[in-house]
Amino acid sequence: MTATEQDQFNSVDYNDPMVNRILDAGEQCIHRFGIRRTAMGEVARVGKLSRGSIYRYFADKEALVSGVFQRRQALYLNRTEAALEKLPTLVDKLTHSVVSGRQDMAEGIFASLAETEPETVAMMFLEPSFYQRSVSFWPPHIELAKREGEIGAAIDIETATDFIMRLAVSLVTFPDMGLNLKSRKDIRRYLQQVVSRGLG
Amino acid sequence: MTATEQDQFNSVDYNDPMVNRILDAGEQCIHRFGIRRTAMGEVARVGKLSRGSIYRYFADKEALVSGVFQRRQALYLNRTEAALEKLPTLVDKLTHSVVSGRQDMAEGIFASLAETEPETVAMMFLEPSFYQRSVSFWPPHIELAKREGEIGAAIDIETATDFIMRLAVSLVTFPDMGLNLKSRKDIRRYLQQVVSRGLG
DNA sequence: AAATATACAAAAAACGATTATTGTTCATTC
DNA sequence: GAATGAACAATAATCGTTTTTTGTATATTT
Repeated sequence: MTATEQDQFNSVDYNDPMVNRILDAGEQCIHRFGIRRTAMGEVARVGKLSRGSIYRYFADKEALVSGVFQRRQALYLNRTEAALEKLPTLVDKLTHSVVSGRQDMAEGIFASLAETEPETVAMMFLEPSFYQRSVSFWPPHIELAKREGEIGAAIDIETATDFIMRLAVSLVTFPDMGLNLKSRKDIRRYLQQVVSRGLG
Repeated sequence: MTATEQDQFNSVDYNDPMVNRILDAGEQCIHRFGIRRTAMGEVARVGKLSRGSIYRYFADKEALVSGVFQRRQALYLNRTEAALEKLPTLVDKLTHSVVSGRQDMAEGIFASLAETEPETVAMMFLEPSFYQRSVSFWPPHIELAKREGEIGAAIDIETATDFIMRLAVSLVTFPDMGLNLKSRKDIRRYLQQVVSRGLG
């Protein structure tokens, strides 16, 4: 078995128009009916392609579903990455991630799924792999903040990444944990404090 | 309606032996069969009391179930409170909370429920009220740390409480967020860093 | 070479009938 | 006065059956 064959279902090629047609149709169906009530035949009908083609690109329904969400996440990370480049500080970047993360949860496929299958959304949120995919996202920004002197030179990248991700995940998943951080301004002030000085 | 009648199902009296017999039986059933497969009749049988008595103390099955978990949480908070008194610093206290929180999740009613009804556990974890009950737990410890000079005098209690709780919840719920904080020593070092200095 | 269409057994969902559980009431017992 | 036990309609779970969907294979089309 070659490396390409081995990876055929693991890494999805977002340049392949067929892949995107399938994912588009899949996302549309999940958005409208939820995961449980989405049949592969319906995805095929919506995407105007054959059921067989779907199985050529995705091992099974679970792979398709996870493909839909992974593409969403990749899209979020790409959009965020682009936006972060224009922001001066790590705190600004983190603030932006939290605000746009909340937006995504409130309006897209997550919001509709949360209504029809809240348990599924809850399971996804607690799935470690859901966050692990973002672990490689932050280090470059942290290194930059380190060079610029925004954060301490002694901090190791792994610790900083872990901390930043915990803050982001926590603030997106639990908007109110005693404090009610609603506005971008409030979120930024809070993050400025805890990131740069902790409680010290 | 008097205040007592009004509160009869809201606040549970843990001194009432009947209440505890019901909660004991309920917890035992949930532990063995899960929530869905636990019938009120079975709880009555296990607790050696009548079904009617249960409904005298708990409005419905949902109230009983939430009563079981609230008692567990109260127990956890009481045990933790006692343990924290002996610990010198806020960081030590937080470390202890995380370690014992993880233990509770790994062995008690949560662990068994996670096997039979993972979606239910996931939903509970994401339920804001699950954490809101602990909001009043931390402020005294934070005020003390402030007086002792462990944390800054300028920090307001609400911000510090929010931050401490986010760290605790995050570290219990997601053991590994890039960094794999396993031992008490590792957890303590991590918390020492982020609580006292953030990334500065 | 990739997409389609069809066929197929195995697995899962939908359905309707049956049984169990819930939540309430009230007379009886402790 | 509180706990019990029995009765009850309404609701929810279970069960066996039917129907749909899944995942695979293969011949056919683009």
